[in-house]
Amino acid sequence: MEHIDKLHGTFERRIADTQKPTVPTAVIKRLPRYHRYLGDLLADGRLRISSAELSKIMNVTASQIRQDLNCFGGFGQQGYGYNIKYLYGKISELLGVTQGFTAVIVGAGNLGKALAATRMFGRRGVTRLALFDVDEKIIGTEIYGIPVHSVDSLYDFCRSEKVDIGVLTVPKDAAYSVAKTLIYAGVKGIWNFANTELSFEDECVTVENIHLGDSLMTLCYEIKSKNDKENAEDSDESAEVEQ
Amino acid sequence: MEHIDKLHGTFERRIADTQKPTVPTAVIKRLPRYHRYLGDLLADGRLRISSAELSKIMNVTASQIRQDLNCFGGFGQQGYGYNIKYLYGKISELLGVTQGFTAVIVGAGNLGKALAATRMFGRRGVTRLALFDVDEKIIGTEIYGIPVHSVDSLYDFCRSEKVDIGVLTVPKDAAYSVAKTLIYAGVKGIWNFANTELSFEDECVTVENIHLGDSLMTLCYEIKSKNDKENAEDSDESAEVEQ
DNA sequence: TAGATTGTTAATCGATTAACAATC
DNA sequence: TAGATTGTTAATCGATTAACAATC
Repeated sequence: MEHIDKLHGTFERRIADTQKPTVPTAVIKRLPRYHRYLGDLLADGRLRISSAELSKIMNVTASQIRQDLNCFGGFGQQGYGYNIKYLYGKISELLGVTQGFTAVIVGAGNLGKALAATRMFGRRGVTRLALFDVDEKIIGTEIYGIPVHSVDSLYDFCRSEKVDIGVLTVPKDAAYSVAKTLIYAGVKGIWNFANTELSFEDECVTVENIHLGDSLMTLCYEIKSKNDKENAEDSDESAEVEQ
Repeated sequence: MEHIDKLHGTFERRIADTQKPTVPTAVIKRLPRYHRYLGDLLADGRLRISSAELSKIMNVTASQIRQDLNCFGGFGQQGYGYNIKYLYGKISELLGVTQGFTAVIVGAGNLGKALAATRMFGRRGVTRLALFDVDEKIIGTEIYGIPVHSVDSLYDFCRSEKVDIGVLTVPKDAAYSVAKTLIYAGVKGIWNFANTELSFEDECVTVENIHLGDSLMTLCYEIKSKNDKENAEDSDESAEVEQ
């Protein structure tokens, strides 16, 4: 474990030295994927892994893995590879898993309920404190153990509970005003499932817009272009036959 | 409308000329977003738009819009801009909205139900034919007007109905075998919400993996790094005060 | 020590932006 | 015709990959 402490020292120094780490966005978006795979390896009881082996498992280049991880300092050790537990811990830290973030879900429709049911939050260190809705019939009840409050109490709740994240599963029309309320109440991040793109440039809030429809369309594009290609090949063949 | 027909002709020619259009993946992933914004403009009754105006609305560069759209041939007209209805129609075609794709949802849990309820599919020309589940209690019922069948009949159903898309909202462990069944039954695309990365390199199926957890983690990263930066600035200030 | 594997620099590739000639 | 705006080329920027010296 000696080398781990040395590495730890190296890491702390780098962060301090380079005022701005300026991690490429491409790298940031890959971090959760590393986190997932390393979590699986850890669960399998693996102790160490080389960038070469991880590259095979994850289907990326070893070069990219080393380049990516080095954005945050030296997590590995020459001749040894990466200590999985240590690396997993470091990436967890980077991703804020250890920060104990709190969240509220606004909108207890089908998607809100699905998000109340999933273990996705807990696994990532995020605690869901409450659901909020306008429906009197469910206000005061619990959904999968999470209390449902009136959306009227959203502002006060977020203020007093110092909520970090607001999950928006409200109808499109309500999205902007709910988002504003969340921001005024001090929420730091908005996970937006409403079918609209929210952006608050100068406000100190981060918005992550989810557009599942866009993903479905991309899939349709791929299917269609594959179909088109096959049809083109087929007509090529029949043309040959005719000649 | 004269120019539109001319443009149409140009488009057809280009596709024919350049055997392989090789559209950059970055462009493909932006197509659904163009489709959304153009749909909104069309709903607003707008007839034409310039790349400059669209760039302001969409918060991208006009250059990128022109470059992107030109991958598929000339959709615009010099001095005029783009005819919104025509452009929307062309992008709809590219995305397969006009293909009448069919889909089944496998797994009628919370997420499966949410996907049964949403209008996302219909808007994009995709018809959901059925839900499939293992739960005897719901087999034979309807969820939001979509019939629920036993997963045992999945293969036969997909074969006989020529299903294009399989939506996977099953537990992680079941994902691979269900996916295999779908592929053998001739499904062309898999929209995978199971928390695992499916890939079938040589099979003629396209997989779109959804990892909502990764998106949540990215949001957490942003919140954390913003927090860190603020704290760093605060300590800078206090340091100055101390001096 | 010898072998393994990282960290890091340099080369390549792809994607974005700027600029402007073509043209409606 | 003059003004507007595209289509397209060239320049820039960022991200990926290759290669290898550093070092465990």
